[in-house]
Amino acid sequence: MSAGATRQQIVEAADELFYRQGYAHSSFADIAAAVRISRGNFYYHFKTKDEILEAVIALRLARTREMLDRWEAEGDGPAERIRCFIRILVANRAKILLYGCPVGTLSSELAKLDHGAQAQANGIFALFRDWLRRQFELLGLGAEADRLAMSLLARSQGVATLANAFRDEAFLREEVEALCDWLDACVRQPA
Amino acid sequence: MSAGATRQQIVEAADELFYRQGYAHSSFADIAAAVRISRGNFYYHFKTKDEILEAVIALRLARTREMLDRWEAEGDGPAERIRCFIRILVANRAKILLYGCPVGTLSSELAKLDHGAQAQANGIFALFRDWLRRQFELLGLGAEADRLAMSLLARSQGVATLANAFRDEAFLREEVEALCDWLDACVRQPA
DNA sequence: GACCGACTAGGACAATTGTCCTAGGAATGC
DNA sequence: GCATTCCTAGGACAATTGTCCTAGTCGGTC
Repeated sequence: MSAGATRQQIVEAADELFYRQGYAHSSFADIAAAVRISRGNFYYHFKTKDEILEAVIALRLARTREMLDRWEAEGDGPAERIRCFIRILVANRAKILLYGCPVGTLSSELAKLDHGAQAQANGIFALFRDWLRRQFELLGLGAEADRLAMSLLARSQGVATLANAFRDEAFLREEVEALCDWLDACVRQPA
Repeated sequence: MSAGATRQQIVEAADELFYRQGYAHSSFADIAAAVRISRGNFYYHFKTKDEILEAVIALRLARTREMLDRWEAEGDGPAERIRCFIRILVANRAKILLYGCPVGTLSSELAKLDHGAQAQANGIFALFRDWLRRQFELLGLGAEADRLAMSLLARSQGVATLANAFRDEAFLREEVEALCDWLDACVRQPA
């Protein structure tokens, strides 16, 4: 198998494991078993565990960017695009109920580990924040755009955390509805 | 030293470490060093690491209950009591910026570890939820009380997560203001 | 067919983990 | 002043961790 393919398999397996089990709790052995590769063979592709984390974060950054670009290219207006963001919660509800939000939980974990990759991981949050801010600006809410973006991010995070804790899909759906209503209210009466 | 005192020292040190570093990343050695006790001596007080976790959760449950009872005994109305809850974010801002919300981060971590103590840890969330629901009921919002309680919990969680990720105290304060405004709106116009 | 690079397997390594044992000191009851 | 129970120290234990080395296989190039 080509090195690139194996490397990508490792990163994708690590991505999934870091999400499901957390970074600290996912060992080289776990990832190796998932990719069906000898543990020692890792060292050829990644010299340290931190390198794998960096690759996973880079993958998530790229995928997030791609998703946001796709939404922006689809021709809908900014309000509909923001609704796309809100609906991530519903689209990924099964995993969120089990493992929470991948962005928020990684960020929390790295903060506790005081890990050097915190800034990179928070880059995913920053990506969403900037994208949402731009959408709110397009809605003519320039002065409040960043505040609204952060509020929306925070509420999404909270919904994921609580839905995960209580394993409550109905709550998740209700809050998504409430967020859509909130968005409509924002559009109708620019504060 | 009496066994009770040592035990309590262990639990309190573990409480702090679990908050700052996470459960999985806090070793017996870490806690032992914090209490200045030999590692082996632990086994006399706690047979397993899970037992320490249970004791820590029990401590947090007791302290939370005590806090909620205190607020209820202080003679203010339910709206002011809910504001007390919202202001936890400001009161604990320094630690929240560094380590996030102790309740939410523990819950997320245990969910990822698929740990048996998940239910107990989520009991802290349940405590807040039931208490908030009662306050909203007292405000005459009976039909919506539980939904409002969950929404408020979720928004607090989100604020803690984002404030932690971006180390942004100003954001935390703004959102607390916004939550207080939201509460006022709830009281004024019962949905 | 010889050669060289990319790639892999398997295991060695020290360090750390949670767990557990044993021996001794401190405190209390008689 | 003795005995019993409570508490503690220090280390042994196997298992697991991240890291690293070495010997090899495989595919392609002269």
